[in-house]
Amino acid sequence: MARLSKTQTFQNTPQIFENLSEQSLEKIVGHSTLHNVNAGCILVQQGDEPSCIYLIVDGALRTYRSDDDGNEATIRMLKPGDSCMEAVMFMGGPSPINVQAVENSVVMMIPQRIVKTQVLEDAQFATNLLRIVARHYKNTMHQVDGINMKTPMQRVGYYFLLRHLEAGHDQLDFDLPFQKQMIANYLGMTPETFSRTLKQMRENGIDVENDRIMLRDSFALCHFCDTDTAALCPLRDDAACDKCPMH
Amino acid sequence: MARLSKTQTFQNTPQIFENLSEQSLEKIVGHSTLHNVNAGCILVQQGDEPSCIYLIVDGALRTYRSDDDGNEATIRMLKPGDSCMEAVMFMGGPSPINVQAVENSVVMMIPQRIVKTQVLEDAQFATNLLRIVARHYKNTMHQVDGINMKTPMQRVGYYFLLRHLEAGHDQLDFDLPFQKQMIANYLGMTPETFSRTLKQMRENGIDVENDRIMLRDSFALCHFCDTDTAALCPLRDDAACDKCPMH
DNA sequence: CGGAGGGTTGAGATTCATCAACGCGTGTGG
DNA sequence: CCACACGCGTTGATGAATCTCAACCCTCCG
Repeated sequence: MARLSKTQTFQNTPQIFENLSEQSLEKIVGHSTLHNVNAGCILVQQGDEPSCIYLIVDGALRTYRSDDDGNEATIRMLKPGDSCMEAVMFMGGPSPINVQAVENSVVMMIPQRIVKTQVLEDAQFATNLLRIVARHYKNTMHQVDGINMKTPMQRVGYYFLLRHLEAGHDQLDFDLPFQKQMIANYLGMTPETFSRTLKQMRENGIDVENDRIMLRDSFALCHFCDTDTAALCPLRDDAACDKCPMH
Repeated sequence: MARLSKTQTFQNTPQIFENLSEQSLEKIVGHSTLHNVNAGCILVQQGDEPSCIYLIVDGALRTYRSDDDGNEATIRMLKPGDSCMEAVMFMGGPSPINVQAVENSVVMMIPQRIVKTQVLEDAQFATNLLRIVARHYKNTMHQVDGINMKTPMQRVGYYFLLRHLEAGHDQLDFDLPFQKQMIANYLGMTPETFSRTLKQMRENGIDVENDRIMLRDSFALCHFCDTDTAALCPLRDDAACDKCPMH
């Protein structure tokens, strides 16, 4: 546990801090604390009252729901710069999710009290939270969409597409950012099905070797795109991409 | 299309207007318009740029995702007082969802321009939006949870539980608020499976007759509860409910 | 060297979607 | 007023897809 004065720890400014005034940022960070957590550590359990926002400085977290039988449904997988529990604070009532460190991690905890007062004082902060929660919501809608009407193949393809766009359209290779079993669960399938699906992808111009994904060309994932994701694609107007839902 | 001066049209204040100052409310409503839309009418399509928030005055809407093959995944089902597209506005980019009237409806349209300026000027309005979006997010997480790890029976049970809590714990009877096929799709199953599941519920103390659900006792749905939902239950501390996850 | 955890592969079981037919209520047009 | 079509919901038979269970490999680490 340690006090923070600056946020220079991050490569890029976390979304939650974007465009904040000096004072606002100082106030938030000044009241927050840094913690080391071990892999496997449960930070929040379903039913707990939310107490703070967790901002990942280093490592990885996941949020998920679980039932009595030990089944789990992964909702989000987080990397440095990502935060969680912002939404839960505004849901009212106890947390519907668990939060767990999946690697040894460093997290910054922003107390609920500070968040709630700051939201009413700083419209920019409120807007940041709104954008963040809206984005989470969007991702979760895509999850529902995928589980309801896509084949495992399409789900994996769409997941790859997002990672590819994230890495940059010119990057034909990228790594899976999380453990396969976790991604599988996030995509609503068993590790076995995920593994088998990865094999099938080779027949579609996508080579998988351990955690490395290698695309044969930049259009390999276009089958898996949809109208709202196409807006993110730098090649969206490239006629060469005949699979693009935009044309 | 008509101008609005007051919002007395609603039974209860819609969440989006809660605790707003007179001026704020006046500004928002003053720039909004009322529209009649026919059942089946598509208000927004996936890929469209969001243009306004839709607040239902009368009738019913749904939001859903669809693919080229005509498959659909219902995300939300809305009644008077509910609103949609607030979240989409803050996602950035085109809409990931369709919005459709499922009955002849009256909707109030609040232009995006007004919303975006008002959010920066009125922290209460921003907080309202935050709460609304957070709530949507929570519901969608439950959807993922249900589809991933619950049987059709459990999904229907949980849906009934929510409707029951909504109607009041003393109300043992309530009606399905939407068409069965729509609820089925929302729950991630086919109408056939939904129908078969309803029959099975009779063997669990829950009688279904057309759209009417009749519980034999107030604990009939407790099997389907979970830790975060139990917080809403007025009987949560009642020892008679031995199924309650709280004890 | 041995154990643990993650990942892969295979065989079998189960469950839900699919397809098809039918009943029923409603609205419409002759 | 009747005939008919249409939409919604139900029921039954079938099949396919994914989960489950089991064994195995590999790497990492004590």
